[in-house]
Amino acid sequence: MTEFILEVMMVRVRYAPSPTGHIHVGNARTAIFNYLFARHEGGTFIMRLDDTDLERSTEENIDSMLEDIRWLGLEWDEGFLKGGDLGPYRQSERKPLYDKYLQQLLNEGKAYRCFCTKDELEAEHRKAEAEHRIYRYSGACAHLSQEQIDNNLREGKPYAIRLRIPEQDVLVHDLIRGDVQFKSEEFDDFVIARQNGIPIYNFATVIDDALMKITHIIRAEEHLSNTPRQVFIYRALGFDVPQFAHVSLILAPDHSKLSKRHGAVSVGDYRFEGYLPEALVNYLVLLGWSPKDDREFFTMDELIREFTLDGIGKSGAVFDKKKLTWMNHMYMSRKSADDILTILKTDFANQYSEAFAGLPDEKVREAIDLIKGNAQVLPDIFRLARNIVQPDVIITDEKSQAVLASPEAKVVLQYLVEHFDAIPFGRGDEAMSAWVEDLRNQIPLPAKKLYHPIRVALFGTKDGPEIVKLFMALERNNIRDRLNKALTQ
RNA sequence: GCCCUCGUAGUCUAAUGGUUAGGACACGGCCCUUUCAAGGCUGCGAUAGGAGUCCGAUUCUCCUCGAGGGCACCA
Repeated sequence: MTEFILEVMMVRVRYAPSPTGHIHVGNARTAIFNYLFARHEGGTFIMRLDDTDLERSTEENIDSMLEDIRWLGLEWDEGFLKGGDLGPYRQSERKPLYDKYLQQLLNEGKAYRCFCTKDELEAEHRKAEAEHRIYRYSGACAHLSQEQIDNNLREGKPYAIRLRIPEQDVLVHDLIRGDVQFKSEEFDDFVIARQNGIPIYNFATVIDDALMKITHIIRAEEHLSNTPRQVFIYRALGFDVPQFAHVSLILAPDHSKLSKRHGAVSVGDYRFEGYLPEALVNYLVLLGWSPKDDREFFTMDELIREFTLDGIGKSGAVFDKKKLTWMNHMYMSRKSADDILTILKTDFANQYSEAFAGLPDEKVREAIDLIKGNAQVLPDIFRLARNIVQPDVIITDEKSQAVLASPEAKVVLQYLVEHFDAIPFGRGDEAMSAWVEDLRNQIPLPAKKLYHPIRVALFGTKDGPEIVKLFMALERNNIRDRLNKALTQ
C-alpha cells in the first residue's frame, strides 16, 4: 500500500520542445523550471520531442536544441536518446498510439469523421463573419448516419476527425493561477486529427502526457487557453487530468513577445555572445521566480533545494539584458582562470588563436586571472588581455591617453624610472603591496593622479587591475620599457 | 469580435487587512589617502485609475483602462 502511494505521488514532468533550432530563452526557462521541480521533488525529468513538424525538425535542429539543454546543465532522466519504459519519445514515432486512441473515440462515438471540405468550412467562416456571429463549426457531420459514413468512406472522401464536445464546463486547476473557469459553449467540436491522419498538437500532447504518466505540466501561459480543449480529450479518453502550472511569458523591452527582431533570443545566441551558463540559468530563474527573500545568486544545487512552484509569479517579465550582463560579470569574476581558458578554447577558438597565438597556457591563465574581474562577457577577455600578453602597450581610449599628458603623470613616471631598482620584484606580493602603498608617501598626490598614470603605462587604460597585481604579473624588464615609453609619449 | 491571464519605481521582484512599501539592475552623487564595470554609503523612483467592504486596503470585491495570450486540418 505504501509503495502504491509513493508510486502515485512520484513527480514526473516533461520538457517537450518542438526542435526548430536553438532554444528560445522563454522555452529554456520553462525547461529549467521543469528540471528544478523534478529535482526538488525527487521526481523524473523527461525529454520528449514534439517533432511532428518534420520539415523543421531536422537532425541538425535537434542537435543544437539538445546541445543548448546540456549546456545549461539540464540532464534528463528519461526520454529521447535516454530511453525508458514509456517510449518512444518522439512524436513522429508514436503514430500507432494516436491511431489507436483515435479509433477508440470513434468507436465510442466520442469523436466523429468530418467530411467537410476546406471550401465548405471557409464558406461557414465567411457566413459567420458576415452575420457578426462567432464562428463555430456547424456540426454538419456530427450526426451522419452510418450509411452516409459508409458511403463517404467507400467513395474515398477524405475526412478529419473531430471531438464531440459535451455540454460540460471545465475548471482548470492551475498551480500558479488558481482555478480558471471555461464554459463549454465557448468551444466547438474541434479537429483532433487532420485529413492526412496526423493528429493535431492538442491531441498528441494529451496522449503522450497521459501515457507517459506526466503528473505536472509546467508550460508557458500561451497554452492556458488551450488547456480546456486538452481536458476534454483527457475526459473523453478516461485519462486522469494532470496538474497544470502555466508560467507567464518573457517579454521584450517594448512588452511584445520576445522574438528575433529584438536581437539575441536563444540560448545559443547568449552562449556565443559570451555568457556563462550558470549566469544565464541564474538570471532566467529570477525572471518569474523568487525565493521570497533578498538572495539573488544561486548555484544549481541551491536552486534545486529552494525551488517551489509557489515562488513563481503571475505577471509577464521583461527580459533585461543589462541585468543579465551584470550577473554574468559577477560570475566571470568568480570563475577560475582555468575554467575560462577551457571555454575560450572551445567556444571561441578562432578569437583565441588570434589573441593568444603561440602562448603557453600558463601565461594566458595568468593574464585571465588578472583581468577577468573587469570582463562582462567572455570575449572581453581578448581585448583586456591584449596589453598583458603582448610585448607592447596600445592605448586605445582618449581619456587614458590624456592621463599621460598630465604634468602629474610626468612626475609619477619620472619617479618610477629613477627609483626603478627599489621596486621589490620577486619578493612576494606583500612586499609589493607595501611598496605600492608607500608610493603615496613618496609622491604626495591624490590616489587617482598617482595610480592612473601607472596603470595607463603598464596596462593601457586608466581603469583595470590593481597596480600591485600589474607589477606582479609583468616582467621586470618589460615594466621598465613600458614606463620609459609612457614617459616619452 | 469572443474567451483567458496579468497589472508594486524604467526593469526584475519582496511584503502585510495596520511601521517611513524592502532588495536588485539601470541612472545620479559621495566614500574607499589603489583605479574601475569591484566594495561601502547615498539619492531619484512604485502599489494603473475609480468605486465599494472595513476603524483602516497595495492586499478583499466590482468597474474602467492598459498589457499579454488564445480562439486553425500550427506547435
